[in-house]
This record gives sequence, structure tokens and C-alpha cells, in this order.
Amino acid sequence: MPNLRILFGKKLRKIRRYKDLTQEQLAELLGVSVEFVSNMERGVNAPSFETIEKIAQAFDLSFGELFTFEDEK
Amino acid sequence: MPNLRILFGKKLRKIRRYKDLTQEQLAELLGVSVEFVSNMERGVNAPSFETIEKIAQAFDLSFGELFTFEDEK
DNA sequence: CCAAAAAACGAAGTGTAACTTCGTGGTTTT
DNA sequence: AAAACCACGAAGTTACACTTCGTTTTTTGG
Repeated sequence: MPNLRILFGKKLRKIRRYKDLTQEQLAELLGVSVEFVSNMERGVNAPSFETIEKIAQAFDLSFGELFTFEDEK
Repeated sequence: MPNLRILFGKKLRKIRRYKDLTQEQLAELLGVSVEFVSNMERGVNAPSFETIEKIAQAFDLSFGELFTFEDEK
């Protein structure tokens, strides 16, 4: 099973596309750089707790939902 | 509604007590210092993604379960 | 097809906060 | 009234969250 950064990145990308946003639009919503969004999605970087809160808010998801992954385990 | 550090800290403490562990025992399981466990539980510090993985493993919980909080929202 | 938009990728830097150790004092448990 | 458990402070180290800039690749749609 992949690590949490990878799982989270895939989930983030999935939701972003579902919401029909570009990385740039999401970056603006979150107040981070486009490159960082790209890095999160590819599992290069992990978000801080503060950024996790912003992501949940932006997507109107509970933390539990945000951290629920199809391919966990 | 409290922030994620607080929510996570309360949850961590709840699970640790449910599993009947001291902070010191949990610290050993996670490979972090006792003080850091105390800080996480009190919402002073947040865990890294790596530490989150260790916590989920130690408690045999999915990430979704770990990030599900009673008093969210 | 082709151009434009979107995203990947690299490198190099800054700053915060994740995590440490040590020390002390306060609670709880037996 | 010890032990054991935990809160709390301070001060330090290190990792990594996040940045900017520049270039290349991929995707999209006209």
C-alpha cells in the first residue's frame, strides 16, 4: 500500500477534477502556489494541518472524508 | 469549532486511553518523545504525515477513522 | 494539426514548525 | 507519601512545508 502522501495526493487530484478546477484555481482558493498544489497531488509534498483545513473548507468535506481512500490497505 | 490540531489531539488522547497506554508507551510505539505526544494531545503540535502513518498503524485504524471527530463542525 | 493552456519537473532558497532534550512542578493512583 | 503519570517552559536542531523562476512535457479543444 502506498504511503499517505501518495494516497492524499491522488485524492486531492480526484476531488479537484470532480470540482472542475485547475491547479491554478485551487492554488488561489488555498492561498498556496500552483507548484505546491502540483507537488501535493504527485505526493512530493504533504500539506500542513493548516493547509489541510483549507482544503477541507474549499471542498466542503469533513476531515474524515478527506482522509478516506479507496485503495488504502 | 476548534481547529484540526485540537481535534486531532483530543482524538489521539481518547484512543490512547481506550487502548490503555501511557504517553510514554505510545511514544515508544511511535518512535517520538513523550513530550511530543503530550504536545500533540494538547494541540500544541501537529504530527507530520510520517507520524500520522505510525499512529494509524499503532492503533490499527484507517486514516479516515483517525480523522473522524465527534465534535467537528 | 497546432496553439494555448495546463501540468510536470528541476533547482535553489526561506522560514516555520515538527521534534528533541532537560528540568521542574503539578496531579493522579496505589 | 511515594511512584507514576502528565503539564509546561525554554531553548535548540532539523526536516520539510512552501516559495520563486525557468524550462519542458502533456493535455485540451478549435
